[in-house]
Amino acid sequence: MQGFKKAFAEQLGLAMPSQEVALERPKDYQKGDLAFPCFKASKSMGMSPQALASSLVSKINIPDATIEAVGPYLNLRLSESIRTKETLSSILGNYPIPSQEKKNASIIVEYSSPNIAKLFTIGHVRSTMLGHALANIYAYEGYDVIRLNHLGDWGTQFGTLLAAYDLWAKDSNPDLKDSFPWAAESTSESITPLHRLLQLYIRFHKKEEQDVSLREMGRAWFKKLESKDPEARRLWKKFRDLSLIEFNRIYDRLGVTFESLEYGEAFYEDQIPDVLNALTSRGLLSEGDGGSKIVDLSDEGFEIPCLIQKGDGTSIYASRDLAAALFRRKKWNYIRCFYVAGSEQNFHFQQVFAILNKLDPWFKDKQTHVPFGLITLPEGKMSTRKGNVIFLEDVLNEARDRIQKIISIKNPTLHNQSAISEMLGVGAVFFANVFNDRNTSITFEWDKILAFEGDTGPYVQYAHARICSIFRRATGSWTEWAIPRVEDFGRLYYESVEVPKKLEGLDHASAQNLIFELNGLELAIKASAISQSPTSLARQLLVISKSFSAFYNDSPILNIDQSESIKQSRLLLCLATARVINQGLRWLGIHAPSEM
RNA sequence: GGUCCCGUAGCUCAGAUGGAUAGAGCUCGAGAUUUCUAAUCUCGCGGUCACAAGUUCGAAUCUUGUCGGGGCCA
Repeated sequence: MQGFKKAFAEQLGLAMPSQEVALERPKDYQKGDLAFPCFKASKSMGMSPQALASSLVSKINIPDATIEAVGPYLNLRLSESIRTKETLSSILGNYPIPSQEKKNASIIVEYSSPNIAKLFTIGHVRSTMLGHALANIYAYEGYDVIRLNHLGDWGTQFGTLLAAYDLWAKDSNPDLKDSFPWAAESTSESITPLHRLLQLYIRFHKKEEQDVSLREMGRAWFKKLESKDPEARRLWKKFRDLSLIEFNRIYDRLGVTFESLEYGEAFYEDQIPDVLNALTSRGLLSEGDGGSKIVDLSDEGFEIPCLIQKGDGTSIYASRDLAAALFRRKKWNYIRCFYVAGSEQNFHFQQVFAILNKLDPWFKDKQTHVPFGLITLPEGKMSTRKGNVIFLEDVLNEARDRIQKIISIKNPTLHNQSAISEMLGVGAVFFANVFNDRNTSITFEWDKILAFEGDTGPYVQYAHARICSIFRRATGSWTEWAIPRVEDFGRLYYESVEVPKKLEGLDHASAQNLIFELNGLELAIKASAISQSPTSLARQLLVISKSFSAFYNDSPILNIDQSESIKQSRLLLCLATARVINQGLRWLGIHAPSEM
């Protein structure tokens, strides 16, 4: 299709005086494979779009393609056989298409970034998987992608935690291995030390409401931590290690990886003085209330200055973000840095970016906040302190268990049921997260995130599993390339498969529609990259799966009296579809099992 | 008060850069399996794109205002 696109654009460029040729993809294949909307060009040429379209028809001549003027559009349409051959060759030749040249430029994606000593909630999954998917997409586009987890392992909440531990755990339960006498704990779940840290945290905030002096204790502990008090340090490290064990378990389960987990907020602690120096030497730092240090941003339109250091000399997350940016510049010399974080941090990032611009013009337009809407509960905002949160692990477990039940009914003889349930469960949760535009806030409902029919991850996975099932049954000389690899079907996705000259049995509507939609993936990826949102990609995968299901339903592939040639052609289309779905889901962080 | 996001079918939501007849899923109704996985497919019901002005050949999309929901602001 790339060849036709290029030829079409070139000839259009020649046929019109200095026009920008922006081609579109028609809404369905019956209109054509490529479209040139004549509106803009016709305007500057002083004619109607309809007239321009019809005048261009005779000027464009591309072998194997039909050029038609339909109202104000000039459409390029391929015959069924050319469309089929073109598409299958491009997908089956090499996939993913290695046309993406190395850009030799680094893009940083900062995502997930949970707070230490708090459990991973359903709220964190959005940043985690958005960031993961975006990183994959930019890597596909040829960038060197650096995946960073700006772990919340520093900050005033640690003062809270240390104070709480000092008050209620130090003597009674120093290793956090046993339950606290004051905490209600369900016995059915596997309670980890991290749960107990959370109990301490919640208790502290409850007591703090009645006793304000607790707040002061928290501040004092954080101050001790920042001034390198050995005991504070020891406990901090212990809590951090405990947390990382849990986080790593979740990341393994999700299949999400990072450059390193060392680049959390604490990593920048020693670099805060450099930030202060840099700000001072630029004359940006000024005194705020109570001895605090601030950067005035009124000339940038911010009524409120940005707090850099608190009155007691402790740091704040804005200063750590600044330090991180300075560090990353030195280490990676990036061209873009995406911060995948909730929309509630809009204001914070605007301020940080504004300061970076003032510090050095180098930073201009390199930082981008990729915000997303909150996941809330029907009764309101989730709050770790108040204890009304949904833990991601509970959601994943519930998803897995519900799917396990469905499998035991629908496919009781299936092997590896637990592993497949896990893949489908994570698939459902992940897909539900990218299905809506990231700006949309989501009200968490079990039955919605755990839906497995309709527009869901398992629907897409099901289409893929059905294709694999066909290949498991396929026999015959024309499937030579498939037979030895049935056990390892995945490898097929990465091996070049030659497409024969003669393709049959793919001229009907459902097959042509599927082929047309397979071609749409490239544009969907591009849209995802531009909008910094994997939604277009996920939606296109869904459209492809739907098109496949329709094709599957009305087109026998192995059955009855198909000629060998028709069988082979349809199998090739199936293989191409499986490749695209498999790869697309992989970008989203979702596995596509070969059976379900 | 300042600022950001959102308002599209009964519900949940797609509609990148303004363009071809506003689309899915769920729900509801009717059908499809001696055939490759029915977690599927086909058909139907369902719309004043919150409201009002403006920009232009053309607005769900851009601008302004109003109303309504939500986020953030040491």
